[in-house]
Amino acid sequence: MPVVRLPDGSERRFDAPVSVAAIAQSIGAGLARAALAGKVNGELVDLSHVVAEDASLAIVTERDADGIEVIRHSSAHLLAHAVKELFPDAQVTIGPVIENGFYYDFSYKRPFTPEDLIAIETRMAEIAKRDLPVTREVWKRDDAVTFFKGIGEAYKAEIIAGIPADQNISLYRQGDFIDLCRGPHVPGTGKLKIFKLMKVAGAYWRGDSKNEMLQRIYGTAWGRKEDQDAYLHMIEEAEKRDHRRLGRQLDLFHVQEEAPGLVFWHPRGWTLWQQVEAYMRRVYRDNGYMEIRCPQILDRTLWERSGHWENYKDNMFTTASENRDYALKPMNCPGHIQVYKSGLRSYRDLPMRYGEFGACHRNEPSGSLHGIMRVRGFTQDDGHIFCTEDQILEECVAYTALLQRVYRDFGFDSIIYKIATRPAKRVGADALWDKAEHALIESLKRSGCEFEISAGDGAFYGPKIEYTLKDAIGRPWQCGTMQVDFNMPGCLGAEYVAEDNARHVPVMLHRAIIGSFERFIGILTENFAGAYPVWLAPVQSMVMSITDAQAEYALSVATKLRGAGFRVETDLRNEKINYKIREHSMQKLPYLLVVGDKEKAAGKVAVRARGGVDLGPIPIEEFLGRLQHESVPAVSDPSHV
RNA sequence: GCCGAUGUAGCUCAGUGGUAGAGCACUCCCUUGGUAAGGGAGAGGUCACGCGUUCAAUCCGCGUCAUCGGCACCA
Repeated sequence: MPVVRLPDGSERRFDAPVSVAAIAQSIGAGLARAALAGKVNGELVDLSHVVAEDASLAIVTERDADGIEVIRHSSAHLLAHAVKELFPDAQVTIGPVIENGFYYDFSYKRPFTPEDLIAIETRMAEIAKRDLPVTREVWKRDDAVTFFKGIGEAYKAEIIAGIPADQNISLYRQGDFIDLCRGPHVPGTGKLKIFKLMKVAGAYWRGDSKNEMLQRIYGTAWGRKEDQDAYLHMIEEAEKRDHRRLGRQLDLFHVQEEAPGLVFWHPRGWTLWQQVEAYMRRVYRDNGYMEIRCPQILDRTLWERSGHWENYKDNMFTTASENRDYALKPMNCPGHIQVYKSGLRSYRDLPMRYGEFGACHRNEPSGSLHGIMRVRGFTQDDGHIFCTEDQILEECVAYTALLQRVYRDFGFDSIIYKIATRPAKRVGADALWDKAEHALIESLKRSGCEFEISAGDGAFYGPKIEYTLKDAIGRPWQCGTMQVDFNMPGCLGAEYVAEDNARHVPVMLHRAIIGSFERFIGILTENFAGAYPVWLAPVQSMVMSITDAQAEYALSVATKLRGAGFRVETDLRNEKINYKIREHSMQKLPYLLVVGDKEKAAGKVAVRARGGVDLGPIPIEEFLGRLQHESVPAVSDPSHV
């Protein structure tokens, strides 16, 4: 006699165990039609699930996030079903739900083509139209293994064989297609209406590059057509802010074949870089860091001692001269230790903070290069803090606060915190790792930050906090890092004289706020879609003459603004003002200044702000004041940075 | 690095087994025009690179490089 409690608080009493579908029917025919799954006591179940005891129940429809998830999961099965119909000798593997969609990995004798994708999508629609019931079956594990082996599904059999033997497993069947799945699924394929296959790509079996490569088909699926259209539109919009595209359009940088993974910075791009660097230099200066500069190339033996050679020699660029082997530095820390070691340090000197805009080179795998986001030559805002164990916590807390302020200044106010703990391949005693991990956890607690643990993702010499910012369209970018290192200072012989007059090894904290300049500028570009705030904009204003008669005045305006420290250019070309406005508008400059005879006579500039906002003619001094006001990072007062 | 796709003018792209085309940009001329493209003329390409097949290759085949989409990697 189950009593079912619904989300609105009402209760329904049933005389006998009853299915979720029947409960939905008892509530209303419309709801029954819309029902995709149920949520019983917080757990997602099929509509066929029978409620035998008192429970809370919600009917899941396409309006719920859970409903969309079920649709995507079932769409993955629909995809596999279609592939098996069209390519019977393809083998299925896994097909999970991902953000905005799903994918399914297949093993097949040849790669799928874009034409295959169209055929598969068409077949999916046909199968959906058949409205095949999707039914759940519970099997004994070993029976399932035998079954899948028997129908030639070796991968599926392998997956199931990995499940504990005493565990029953659930299979879902729709027509001739049957697949291992935890579920739940939609009650029939007819519920799947809004989906689209997006792309085909290679992916390793079980995510391991030592394994064979499978064919992965990505798809998107939604409850409502409008949502899918909005999603596809969002993708188009995201493409418009692609930093590679904007880098060309705004003439910021380029890359070319002769230097894969290395950036040629153009005047405007380099100006943008300079603004970021000047800001970060100030961050160093005002927060107790001493800026230094170390060599690009260092003897191989140094990298052997630091442990980098052992761990990363395949990814290091090397060179040789007169019987000596060298490597381009992939990191700045060993260099900073050399500066630290250049004198005898006392505990009174600690903490010592060094900062460098260190240019590093790493021979990244060719397939990983991506615009200026993933490159082989990059510059970090890299800092190292030498301190005692007792000072770690305070340094970490201060650093987190500093990072938050910097991100805010660049317009990012959402940060995700993760702690990456010891990896399998590492140096140093476990006791030291215990201490280091504990220090990081404690510091985030002290900072009041919510965080998650990312087990095994630490660096080989120490654990780290990973700071991930979210951009204007919600994409996460891991930029900042704070790493506690009890190992490398010892490897490279850093020490200090403590109160006890004995020599001790300092702890080293590795930290970077924006990470790689190249990548961060790429992120800024995509975040602002190229419309940088005034303080970052490579060109803050463009003075444009209407005719030759104002050329001299336009130049004098530019000179005046430049004299006040602003980045100004002039456009005196023999072109119509419409033409000039269009051109510079597309360059997304913050201000366009039109000067004609009227402005010339009045000592004014006609100001057009970005986005076609007409501010009208205003005196030069007034405009200058406006620029001054906007030429500092938005949130924090630079005097406090 | 792995799977797949792509590589034609500065940019975005057509195109063909008989050595190439558009729009924009560029140069010159006309135009001096008040808030998102004024008109005309012209110049510009070893069709990524190498080796094959062919009477003939930008096109077909193989290899290399780079880029793009994923996967793996990311100190």
